[in-house]
Amino acid sequence: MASIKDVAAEAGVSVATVSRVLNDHPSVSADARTRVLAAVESLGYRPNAVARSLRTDQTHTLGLVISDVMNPYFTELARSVEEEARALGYSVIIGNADERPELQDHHVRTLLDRRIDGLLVSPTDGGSPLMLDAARAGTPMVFVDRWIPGVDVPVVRADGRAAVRDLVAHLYRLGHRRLAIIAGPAATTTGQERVEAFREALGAYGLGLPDDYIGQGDFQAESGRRVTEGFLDLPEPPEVVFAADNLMALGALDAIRARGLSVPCDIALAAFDDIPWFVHTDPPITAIAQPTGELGRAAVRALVDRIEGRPPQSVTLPARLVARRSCGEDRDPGQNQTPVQRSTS
Amino acid sequence: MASIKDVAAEAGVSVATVSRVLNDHPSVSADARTRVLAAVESLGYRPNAVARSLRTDQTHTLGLVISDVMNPYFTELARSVEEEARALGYSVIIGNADERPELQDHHVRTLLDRRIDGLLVSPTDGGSPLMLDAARAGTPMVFVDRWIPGVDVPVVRADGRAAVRDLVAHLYRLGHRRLAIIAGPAATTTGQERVEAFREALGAYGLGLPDDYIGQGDFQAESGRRVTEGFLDLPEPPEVVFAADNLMALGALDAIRARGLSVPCDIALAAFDDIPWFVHTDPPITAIAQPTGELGRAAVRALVDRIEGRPPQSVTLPARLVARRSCGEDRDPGQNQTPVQRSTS
DNA sequence: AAACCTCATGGAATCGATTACACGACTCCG
DNA sequence: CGGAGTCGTGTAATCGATTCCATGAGGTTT
Repeated sequence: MASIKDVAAEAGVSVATVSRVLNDHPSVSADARTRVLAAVESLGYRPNAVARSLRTDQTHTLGLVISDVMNPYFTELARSVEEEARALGYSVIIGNADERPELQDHHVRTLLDRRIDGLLVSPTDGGSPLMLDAARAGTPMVFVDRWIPGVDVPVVRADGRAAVRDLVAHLYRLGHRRLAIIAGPAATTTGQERVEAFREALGAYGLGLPDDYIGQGDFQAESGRRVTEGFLDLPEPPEVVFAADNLMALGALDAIRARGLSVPCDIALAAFDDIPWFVHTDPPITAIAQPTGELGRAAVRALVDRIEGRPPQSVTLPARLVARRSCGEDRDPGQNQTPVQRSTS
Repeated sequence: MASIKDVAAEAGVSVATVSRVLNDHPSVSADARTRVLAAVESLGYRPNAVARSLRTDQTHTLGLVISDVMNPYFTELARSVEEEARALGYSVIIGNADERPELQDHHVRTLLDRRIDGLLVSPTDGGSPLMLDAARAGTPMVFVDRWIPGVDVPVVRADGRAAVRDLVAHLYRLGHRRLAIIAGPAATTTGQERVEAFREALGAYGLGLPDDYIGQGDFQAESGRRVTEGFLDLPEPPEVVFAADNLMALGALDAIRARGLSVPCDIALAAFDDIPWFVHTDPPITAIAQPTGELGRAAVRALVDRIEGRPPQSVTLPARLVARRSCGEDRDPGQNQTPVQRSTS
């Protein structure tokens, strides 16, 4: 592969001049510029990003460490992150932590070794020393979706409290009184918050959230199935199961189906995180939709602000309820019953 | 950030010795080794991968250029690729081409600029000069899922012919005679092959595939919707719609639902590419399942073989039919009716 | 005891870029 | 006409690693 020296030789100038042309530095003669560009063309020269990075100490690369790529929510997040980053001149390296702290650490470590310019993280757990050290050491970092309390890192996330209140109101209106939740890992902020918001919303209607009705999941389908089976085995099973993410809702649906029960007649189901498939499940599933694309873009903007020396800002966007049929028919005309089809293109 | 010089100074040795310890070169005294490791520890030193790559001309990174990350099939492929690569000591940079040739080119270009060790591509189109040049110039490359004919690059893919024959047999047995297909882009091998296999299988039953029954899609949900609407507007609409990928099937389901028609009573639906959600749609969708994880792993192995100087091998694995209810009830007991739930974890 | 290995180590070149600095050729202006 | 400024260019240092080569210490063989 041709290097800058080859180009310099071919054009009959020094490497410095070639470099100047390539980085369009002002003081280069038109003549030299033409000859260099011709040489670049004829040799098919492309600058070596590795060498450039070593010298400039910039890789123009962002790291994105995500909890679980197979979760459509995160897939969409990753997509929007890559898009915005590309628009701003950055590439993205995605690391899939698969909800495993040690994998998360592995990715953070390799990304730092590669000297990425900044890190976007959706932490799987309370935060490894590695990550906290990196943040303290000055690595530009932004938390997205989930975050770690007590660390001075901007957070870009959705606030689901209002939407959860809307959901509980919706369920209450439909006559449901015994509501259960499949929670996410307590080590994640989203895991905690969704339970908290749910409990709070129930409280407003004088309803409690007994321990039996809080199942511990891990944001994976299998845990949704397991927890739901536990609910169904209870002497007094809940009338509604609210899954704290879409994969656990899928698992719950499996478990309910396996018992020969039907949604929403026998039991109602709702989920946090809306995805295109929820429109087509049997029945369509009521969900709380996050502005996923906007979150990804805002996170990148915050990170790039930080990298380029501008003050980064935390961002919190509202989530909203999308009512479908999985909780029963809603006769209140004010409620949004039209399935909201989000683009998958 | 500490460099190898700092470590050398701290340990009281030369940088050469530090490098030897880090790459466990045999001739280093136990004493020096201890001192170096202590210095590494105390400084929190991590080797700069950028500098290392510049010197060794190896990045231990693979590029994966994928047609569409939002398609669950490719998401799963990406995941298995990353897993296998990690096991072999490589990182993966994913580029999402979004079925757009110019984006694909963008990613190939940046990946080559970054001097990745090898490239895994699922080409969006017939192949840009850029990619073909890179292959000819000796960049280790492997095609996965889709490929470009006439290029000397190993191909790892699934062969759906037998499964398509099984599907047509299944449909024929259920009494369907007017079968239509939503094809993928003609520029992709999978787009062409699936139509060909379908036509061939129909031929075996004395059925034809009229032009009216071939809709041109682009592997995106929206095109599935559009094409299906066209089918439904025909004077004699088909009895079955076979979508060449899962997203177009989703679009087809939308279109059918929008007309107030029901699957499978009014029209049957089948898809290429099985995904976990197909078990839960209304009705569950009959699909042709690819051994996605195995494909990803095989592709990485082939690429790494090529990179490390071993002869790479093309791999073709069989796909298989997973019959569900979207084509009607099958009374043949030999047919697999159990929904196959693939793990989403 | 001389010759010869082996081993641990350091010095310095190298990878391919960027960029500070020096320098010569011009132009401009008093 | 001469000093100052501008412009285009080249030389060489630099980034952080790896690795070839030289060197000297110590041990073995004859």
